[in-house]
Amino acid sequence: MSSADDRALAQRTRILDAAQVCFQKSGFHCGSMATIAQTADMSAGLIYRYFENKNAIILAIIASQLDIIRQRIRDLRAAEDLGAALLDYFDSQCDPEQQQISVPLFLEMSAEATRDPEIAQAVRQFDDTILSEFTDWLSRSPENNGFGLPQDIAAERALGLMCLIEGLKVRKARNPDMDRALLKKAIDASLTNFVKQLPPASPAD
Amino acid sequence: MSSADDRALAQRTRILDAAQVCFQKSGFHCGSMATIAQTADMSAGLIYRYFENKNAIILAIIASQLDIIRQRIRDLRAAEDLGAALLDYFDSQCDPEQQQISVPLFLEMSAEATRDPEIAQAVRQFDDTILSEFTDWLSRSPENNGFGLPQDIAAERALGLMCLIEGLKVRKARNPDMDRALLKKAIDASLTNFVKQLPPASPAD
Amino acid sequence: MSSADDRALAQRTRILDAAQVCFQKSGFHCGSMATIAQTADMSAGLIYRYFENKNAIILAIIASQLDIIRQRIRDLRAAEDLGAALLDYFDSQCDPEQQQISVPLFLEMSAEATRDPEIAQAVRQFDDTILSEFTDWLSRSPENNGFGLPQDIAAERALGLMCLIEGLKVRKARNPDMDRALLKKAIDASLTNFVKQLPPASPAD
Amino acid sequence: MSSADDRALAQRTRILDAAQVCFQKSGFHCGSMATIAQTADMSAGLIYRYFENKNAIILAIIASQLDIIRQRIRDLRAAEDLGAALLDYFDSQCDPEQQQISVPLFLEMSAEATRDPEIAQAVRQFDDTILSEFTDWLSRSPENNGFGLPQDIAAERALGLMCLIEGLKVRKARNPDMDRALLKKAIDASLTNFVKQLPPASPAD
DNA sequence: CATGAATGAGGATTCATTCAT
DNA sequence: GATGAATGAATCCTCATTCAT
Repeated sequence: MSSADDRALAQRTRILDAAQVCFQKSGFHCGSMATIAQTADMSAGLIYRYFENKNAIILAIIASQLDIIRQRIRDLRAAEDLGAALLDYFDSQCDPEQQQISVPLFLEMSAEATRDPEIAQAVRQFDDTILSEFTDWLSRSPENNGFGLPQDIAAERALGLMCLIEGLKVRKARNPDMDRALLKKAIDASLTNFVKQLPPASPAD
Repeated sequence: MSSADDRALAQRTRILDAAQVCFQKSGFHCGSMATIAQTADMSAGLIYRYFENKNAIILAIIASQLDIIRQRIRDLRAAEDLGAALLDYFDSQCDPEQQQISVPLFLEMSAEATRDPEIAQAVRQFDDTILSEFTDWLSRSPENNGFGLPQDIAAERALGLMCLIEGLKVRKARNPDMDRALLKKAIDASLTNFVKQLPPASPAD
Repeated sequence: MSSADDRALAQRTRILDAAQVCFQKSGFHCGSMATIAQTADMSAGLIYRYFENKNAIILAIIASQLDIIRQRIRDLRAAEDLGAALLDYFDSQCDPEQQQISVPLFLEMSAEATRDPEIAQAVRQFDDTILSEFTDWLSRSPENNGFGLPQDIAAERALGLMCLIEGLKVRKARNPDMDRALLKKAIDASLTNFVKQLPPASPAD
Repeated sequence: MSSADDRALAQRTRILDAAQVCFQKSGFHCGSMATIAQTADMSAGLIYRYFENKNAIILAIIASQLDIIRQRIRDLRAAEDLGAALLDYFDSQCDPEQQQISVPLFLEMSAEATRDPEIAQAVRQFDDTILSEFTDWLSRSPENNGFGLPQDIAAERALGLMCLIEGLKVRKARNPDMDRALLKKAIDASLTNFVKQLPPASPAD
C-alpha cells in the first residue's frame, strides 16, 4: 500500500519534473504531452494514470512553483544582507536544475491568472499568504527577528517588497545580462526605505 | 494610390486590434488565426494579405504594445504627482479599448523573450531606451524638469523605477482588486527614495 | 473590332507565356495563378477574362507545346544529318526562352494524359498526326525527299523513331548532363536501322 | 519487439500502397494526405507516425518504383525473346496491383527530377546503375550470357536501349491502346541493331 | 502497471476564383 | 477593360487523449 503510494508519488514527481523542463523551454501551451513523456522517459499514455489531463499538470506545476517561491521568499528573512539575498534569489533563476524558480513560468502563470479562474485563485491565495507573512515579519519586534514597523506601515512595505521582487523577475526575463553591481545598488536603495528605516516624516503622515 | 494605402493600413489595424483582443483573451499561442479573423470580421485567408504569418502578427502586437508603454511611461514624467500617475498607469490596464497597455500581453511577451530571439531583441531595445530616458530625466537639473541626481545615482534609480513599474504590472495581473490606497502608499514610499531625495550619505559617496 | 481581337490575342499570349514559365518551373499544379499573373505583369482577376479557369490555361499550354513539338519534329525531316538534328532537338530544351520545347511539361502532360480525358485526346490526336506524317515521310520515294520504305515497314519505323525521340526527352530530364558524344553515337546507331536502310532480310519478311 | 517492428513495417507498406494508388490517380501534388489516409483506411494523423511528411512518402514511392523498375529491367536479361519481354514489360503497367511499374509515376518523377534535387539524385543514381549493368551485360561474352560487344559499343548500345525502354513508357502513357503487333515489330527492329549484331563496319573499328 | 498505436479535432497556411470599384 | 481585395474550401500537419494489448 504505502509502497504503491510511494511509487505513485515518484511517478508524479518524475512527470512534473519533466513538465517543468518542457514548459520552461516552450511555454505551457507549446510544451506537448509527447515531449513531456519523452523527457520523463515514459509513455504518453502513462501520464494519464497520474494526471487527469494536461491542464492538471499545468496546475500542478504552478502549485509547485508557488511552493518553491514561497520557500525561497521565506528564506529571505533569514538573510544577513537582504539585498544580496534578493540578488541571489533573482540570480538563481532559469537553471535547468529542479527546485529552482523559473522566471518564464512565473510570468506565464501570472498572465494565465488573468484568464483561468483556477490559476487566478491559486495565485491569489499565494499572494495573500506571502503578503501577510511579510507584514508579520516587518511588524514583529526586532528581538523576534522583525523590524518593529507599525502594522499599517508594515503592510504597505510588504506590498512594496513584493513589487520589487516581482519587478526583478521581469527584469531577469527581459534582460538576463543586466549589470549586477547596478542592480545591487538599485535593490539596496529600495530596501533602505522599505525595511531598514521608518519613513522620515511618519508622525506627520 | 493613397486610398489603397489607407485601406491597407486600416486593414492592418483591424487585424491587429482583433489580434490584440484574442491574444489578450487566450495568449499568443492559443489565440488562433481563425478567431482573429472572426473577431476582425474577415476571412482567415485575407489576413495573409497583410501579414506574412501569425508570428508577424505577434511581433507587430508586441511592437505596438511596446510603443504604447513607451508613450505611457514618457507621459509619467509630466505628472504632478508621480505616485498617482503610476497608480493610473497601473490602473488603466486590461481594458478592451485600444491604446491601453495589456498586462497579460506584457507578461507573456516578457516570458517569450526568454525563448524567441526576435522578441528578446525588441524587448531589450525597448528596455534600453526607457532606462536611458529615465536616467536622463532623473539626472537633468530641476529647472529642466529633472531631479538633478548625479549620473550614477540616476542610473541606479532608473533601474529601481523600472522594477517598480513592472512589479506593479505583475501585481495587477495576479491581484487585480488590490486595495488602491495601500498601493498608493507603497508606491509613494518607493518613490520617496527613488526620485525625491538623494541617498542619506551622498556627501560621503 | 479587329484591334480588340488583336488585343485579346496579345493578352492570351502574354498569359500563356507567363504560364509556360511558371508551369515549367513548378509543374502544372504548383504553378499558381498568382504567380502567373505576376509573371505576366497583370492582375490575377484579369486572367479570367481570357481563360475560363486554370485548367483552360493548362490545356492551352499543352496545345501550344504540342504545336511547338509538331513543328520541331517536322523540321527534322529537312535535316542533312538526322542524328545531329535529333541531338539539337534534344538539346534545345529547358530554355527559359519561348517557343522552346519544355521537357518537364512534356512529361507532365504525358502523365496527365493518363488521368484527364481531354488531355488524353489532345495528346492522342497529336501522336496520330506525327505518326502518320512520319510514315508518309519514310514511305515517300527518295526523289520526294523520302526513304522509299514500304508502307508497313514505314509505319513500324515511324513508331520506333517516335520512341527514340521521346526516350531522349526522358533522358534529358533525368540526366541533363549526359555525354553528348555518346548520345550521338547511340542516336546514330538507332537511326542506321530506322531510316537509312531497309532491314537486311526484308525480301524474306 | 520484432512484432512491433513488423507492425511498423506493415503500416509503412499500407501507407505506401495507398499513396501509390493515390499518386497514380492524381499525381504527387494532387494526391492529398487525406485521400491517402482514407485509401489506407487509417486516420491522417497516423501517417505521420510512419513518415515525417508528405515529401518523405513521395521519396519513398519513388525509391520503391525505382526498385521495381530496376528488378524488372534486370529480369529482361534472362528473357528468351528480348523483344517480347520488352513488350511485356511495357504491358504490365498501370495495374492497380503492387509490384507493377506505374508509367504516370515514372513520368512525373522524371519531370520532378528537373525541380527537386533529392529526386534528381535518386533518379540519377538509378540511371547510372542501370546503364552500367546494361553495358556489362552487352559486353560480357556470349558464353556468359552476354553479347560480346566491345566496351565502347556496349556503352552506346546500353544508352540506346534505355531510350527505347523509356520511349516505350511514354508511348504507353500517351497511347495505351497502341497496336501490339506493330509495336513488337518496332521493338524488334531496334533490338536487331542494338544487341543482336555488331555494327556493319565493326572490323574496321 | 505500462505501452504506443490510433484517433480526430483543430491549427496555420495556400490558392483558385469572384466581384465591387 | 483592369484591379486586387476578399472568400472559403482544401491542404499539410500537430497534439491531447484514448484504448487494446
